[in-house]
Amino acid sequence: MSELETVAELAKRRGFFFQTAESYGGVGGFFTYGPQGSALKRNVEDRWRDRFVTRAGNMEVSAPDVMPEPVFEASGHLDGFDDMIVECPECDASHRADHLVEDNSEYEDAEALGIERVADLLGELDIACPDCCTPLAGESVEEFNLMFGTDIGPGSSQPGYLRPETAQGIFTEFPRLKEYARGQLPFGVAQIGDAYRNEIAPRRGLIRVRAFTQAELEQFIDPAEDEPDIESVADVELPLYSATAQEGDGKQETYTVREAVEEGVIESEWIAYYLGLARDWYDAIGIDMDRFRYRQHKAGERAHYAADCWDAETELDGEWVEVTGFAYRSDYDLTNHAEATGDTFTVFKQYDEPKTVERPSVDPDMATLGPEFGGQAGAVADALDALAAAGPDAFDGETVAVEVDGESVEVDADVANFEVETVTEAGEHITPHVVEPSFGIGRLFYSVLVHSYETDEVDGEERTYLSLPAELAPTFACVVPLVSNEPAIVEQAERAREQLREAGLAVAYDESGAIGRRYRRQDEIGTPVCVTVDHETIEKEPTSVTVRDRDTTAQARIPVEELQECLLALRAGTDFADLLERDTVTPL
RNA sequence: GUGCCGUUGGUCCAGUGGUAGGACAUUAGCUUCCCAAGCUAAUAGCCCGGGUUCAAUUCCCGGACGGCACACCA
Repeated sequence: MSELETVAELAKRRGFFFQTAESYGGVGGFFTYGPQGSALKRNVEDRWRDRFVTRAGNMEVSAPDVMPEPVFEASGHLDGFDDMIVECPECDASHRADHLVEDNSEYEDAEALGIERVADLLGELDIACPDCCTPLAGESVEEFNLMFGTDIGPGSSQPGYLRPETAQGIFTEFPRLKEYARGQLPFGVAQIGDAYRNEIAPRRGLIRVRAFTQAELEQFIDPAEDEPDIESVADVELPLYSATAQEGDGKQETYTVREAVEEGVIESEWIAYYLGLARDWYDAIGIDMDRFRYRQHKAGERAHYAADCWDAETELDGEWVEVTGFAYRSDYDLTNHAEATGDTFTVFKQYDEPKTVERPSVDPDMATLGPEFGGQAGAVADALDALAAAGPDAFDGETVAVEVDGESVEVDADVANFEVETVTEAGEHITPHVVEPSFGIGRLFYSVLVHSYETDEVDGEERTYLSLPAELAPTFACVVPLVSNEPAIVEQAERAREQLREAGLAVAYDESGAIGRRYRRQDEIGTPVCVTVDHETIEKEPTSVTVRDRDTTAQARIPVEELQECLLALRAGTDFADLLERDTVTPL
C-alpha cells in the first residue's frame, strides 16, 4: 500500500475521515470527519485562529455558505468558473476551448470572447485536437460551471450559489467591517468556513474534494504606506522554489525572509511576512519541514490581478500538494464590489496636513436647462460637471460644448456657473489592497496525518503511531487500569479520568484487553500520554500513577495530586524528558 | 468528461453458477498481566439496477463509487 492508502485505511478504521453516505453507494468528493478527525480538524482550526486571528489582532467573521448570484457576477466567479470544454469527436479527449484559441492566436483572454465566438474561432483558426490532430471546427463548446447552484426562496427568481471560496463573504461586508476597524488601515479579517466546488474529477482522498474547509485571512492595507512587521520574522528560513528556478535548474533554495526581500526573490514584503509567519506555524502543527516548500506561481499561472503569488506545498506520496495560497489580490475585489453595488468600499485616509486645492466646479442653472433640454437636462448637467473636472479650459468661451447620448450640445457658459473654488481637503478615499493567505484545512489535516505517521519496533513487535503535537491530538490522554478485575484499581482509574476531564483535557478510558493492546490503540490515534493505575497506586503512599510517553514508550511514576498539572504542562508543550527532571517524578 | 482496472464482515484480503472463508479488529468470559500473549464463545459481508439461467456474489449490460492515466484544477 502507498503512504496515502495506509493512512486512509487507518483514518477509516480509527475514525479520522471516511467517504460520505457509503450506505447510499457513496458520493464523489465528499468526506465526513469521524470522532477523532473532527477533534483533530477543530484543533488545527483552533491553532490557526490562535496564530492568525488572536495573536495577530485580526477580526473573525462567519458568513453564510450561500450568496446571491450578483455577488459572484462581481467577483468574477460566474464567468471565471465557466470552463469552456470542447470534446474531440475522434479520441473523446476534452480540452479547454479558450486555451486552445489562446495558444493558436494573439488572444490573451479568449474566455471573454464568449462561448459562440470561441466555437467559431476553432474553425477560423483551423485548430486541431492536440492529442490526435483531428480538426475541431464545428464541434460544440460546452460550459462547465464549477459552482454549485441553488435557488434562494421558492421558485427560481433569486438564484444563488454555494461559495467557491470564503473570501467573498468578507469582501462583500467590507463597508461594515471597515467601520469596526474605525476606518484605520491596516486591518485583517479572517474566516474559517466551508467552500464548495463542483469538481469534474475529485481525486486522491481528501486532496481534491467538492466541499472543503478554508481558513482565509484578508489583510487590508494601504499600498502606499503600510508595511508588515518584517523584523519579527526576518530570520525565519524559507524553502523557496521560485518561478525562475522552476524554469531553470529546478532547485529550491533556502533564504531567510530578510534575504528573500532584499534580493527581490519575493516581490511583496507582505507576502514575505506571511510566508515567514506561516512557516513556523506549519512546523508547530506537525508538518515535516523536510517535505515542505513554498512554490512561486509561474507567470502564466498567476491570476491576472495578482502581482505575486506563492503556494505552500507539502509532499504526500511523492507529489506536491498545495495547502495554502498566498496571493496579492490588489484592489481587484473591492473595486468590483464597489462598481456592482455603488456602496463605499474605500476608506478615508487623512493627510498629515490638510491640503488646499483649487477645484473647478459648475452649478448649472436648471431653470434654464430644464425647459431647453427636457428629460436630458440632468444628463447635460452631469456632463458639465464631468467636463469641469476634466477640462476646465472649456468654460473660457461664450458657450460650452458637451456630449450627451452621442450628440453634441451647446450651453451658454453663464448657465453652467463655472467657477474655481479653493477648498481644503483633509484626506482622500482610497481602495485598500488585499493580501490573502488562504489555507486549505482539509489538505493540511491530511498532510499532518501523513507526516506524523510513524512506525517503530517495541519489544520485537512493530508499532504504528501518530506523532501529533500534543496540543493537536484529538485525544490527549487515555486512562487505563492495569487490570479490570480489581475494584480498587478501577475506581482509582475512574477518579483519575474525571479529574483530568475536569481540567479540560480530552480523555479516553479503556479497560478492555491486555495493557499493551490498549497502549497501541492510543498510539495509533496519536494520543500523547497514557495514565496507568496499577497495584502500586493503591498499595503505596503517596498515591501515584504511571504516565507513558507515546513517542518513546518511556514511563514515569507521578503522584496523583500532581497528575493534572503535569499533563496540562505536557499539553502546553513541555517535553516528557523535562518532566522526568522533577524531584517528585520517578522514571521507570 | 474519456480510457483502463477494480468494488466480498469494522479493516485488509481469498473464493465460488447451487448465497461464502481467513487474518486483524470488536464484544463477553477465563487469565490479573506494563507494551498488539493465550484459551472459549459471540457479533458481522458478496455496491446498486436490469438481463441470461431452475438457480447470479460469480456471466452479460447499465449505473454508482474508488484507483491510475489523459483533460481540468479561477
